[in-house]
Amino acid sequence: MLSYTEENYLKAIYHLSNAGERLVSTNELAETMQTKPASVTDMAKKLSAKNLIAYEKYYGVNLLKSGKQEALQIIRKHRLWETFLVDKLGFTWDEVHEVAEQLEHIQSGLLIEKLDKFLEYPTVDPHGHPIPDPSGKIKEVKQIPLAEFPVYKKCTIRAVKNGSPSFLQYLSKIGIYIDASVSIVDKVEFDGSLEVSIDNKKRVFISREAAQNLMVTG
Amino acid sequence: MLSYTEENYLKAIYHLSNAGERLVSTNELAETMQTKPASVTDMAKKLSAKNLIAYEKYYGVNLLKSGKQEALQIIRKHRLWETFLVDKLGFTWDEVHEVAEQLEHIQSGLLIEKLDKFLEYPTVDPHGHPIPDPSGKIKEVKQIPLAEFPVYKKCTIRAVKNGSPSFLQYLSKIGIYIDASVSIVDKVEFDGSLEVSIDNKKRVFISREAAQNLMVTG
DNA sequence: ATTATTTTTTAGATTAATCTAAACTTTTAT
DNA sequence: ATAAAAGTTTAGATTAATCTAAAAAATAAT
Ligand SMILES: [Mn+2]
Ligand SMILES: [Mn+2]
Ligand SMILES: [Mn+2]
Ligand SMILES: [Mn+2]
Repeated sequence: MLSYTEENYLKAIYHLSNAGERLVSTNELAETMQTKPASVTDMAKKLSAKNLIAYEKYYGVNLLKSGKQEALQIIRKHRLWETFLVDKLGFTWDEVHEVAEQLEHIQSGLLIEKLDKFLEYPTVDPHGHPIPDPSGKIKEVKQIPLAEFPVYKKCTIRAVKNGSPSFLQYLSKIGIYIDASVSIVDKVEFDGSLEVSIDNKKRVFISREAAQNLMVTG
Repeated sequence: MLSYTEENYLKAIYHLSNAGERLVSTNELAETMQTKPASVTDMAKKLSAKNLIAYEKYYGVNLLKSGKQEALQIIRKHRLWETFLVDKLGFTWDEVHEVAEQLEHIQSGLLIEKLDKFLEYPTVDPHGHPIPDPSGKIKEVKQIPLAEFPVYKKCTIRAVKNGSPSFLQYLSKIGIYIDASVSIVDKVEFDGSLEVSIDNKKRVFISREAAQNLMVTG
């Protein structure tokens, strides 16, 4: 069985490698794990010895099949718990991540099975992120940043890319939420900022930066 | 903040000392913590240094006010989670303890507050054990073992004393549950075993041992 | 009141996760 | 191509939680 720390490393590698697509450097990993590169090297050796990651000295790490599978299970738990916290307990979407960071480590297959059922098998979490199924499979949907969507055309907010509490709070404040129907009504050439219509009811100005962190489908 | 291990020690001391009533010996504590006396001594020193317990060398430990308060908060969380698992997720009462042992360590005041509300402020857990209120207060109710209750008189099952999965499964199997209305219809002088009527519908024989672990009110 | 037994503590190791500082390798710049 | 800079690893400590074996104290038995 994996330790709390090992699980967190696998999850971080999963995200940083973009689901296993590319190598992750020691420094990158140290940054996200809020630790020192020397500690990362130690852990890289340990996870490598357990055949969870591929580690090449001086070049970086990436997930092996079993490591990826473990990471996906932790992400599944994380996102199911976030969904529970929002849908059942009335948390706001900016409050859940920190708590889910703890809950994702609870070890009980039965618990996750029953939680999934209780939530009626959700496919996305409160941030629009897909929830891996019991076998770790993720249903990918093609989404693009609002910043790259054509003007005047309607689209639906599907997910946030950056899920930081401050960004989420800002979105709530200006009235943007998952599944909102929006369209770009004006695009400022100068700085790329947008005027966005939400549900044909309300208009707000958002920065290019913000628009790049809002994922939409047509 | 307390470590996972420190929390478990405080909880164990709480239970073994009967809520702080009497001293707990090193060996006792080692037994329930599934560890060696030498380790207990180390932890006793640490918790004592943090002013959570009173520790007198060679004589034992007991909770100080702050240690008792910490223990009660952990017990509150444990019992709220057990209630959640049974009432909302459909766990059986013999499946919940192990999972609650993990969940009780999740650190989030907001989570417990919201969970409590979601469960509609329960006062007892699935085993009939009282849930401390947010300030740690427990509503004590006078209960006696079924073994000591007068024959022919009706009483209500309120709690189990021993909550081991095998005992709980046995009780389910013979039809005994929390809030069941029972009466002793026969008492065997020889071994103290009882014939019990459940809800005026069903009769079962139980050992004196079992009857001593069923707490009832008249 | 000694002696024997039981209980508890201390001393010294071990393992996981972390750190700092020094050494080493790779990458970038001249 | 060499030197400088950046990134990574190694060596050696540290802290929390644990252990075994030996020493010490308390309790029980003669
Ligand atoms: Mn999250
Ligand atoms: Mn999320
Ligand atoms: Mn329990
Ligand atoms: Mn219980």
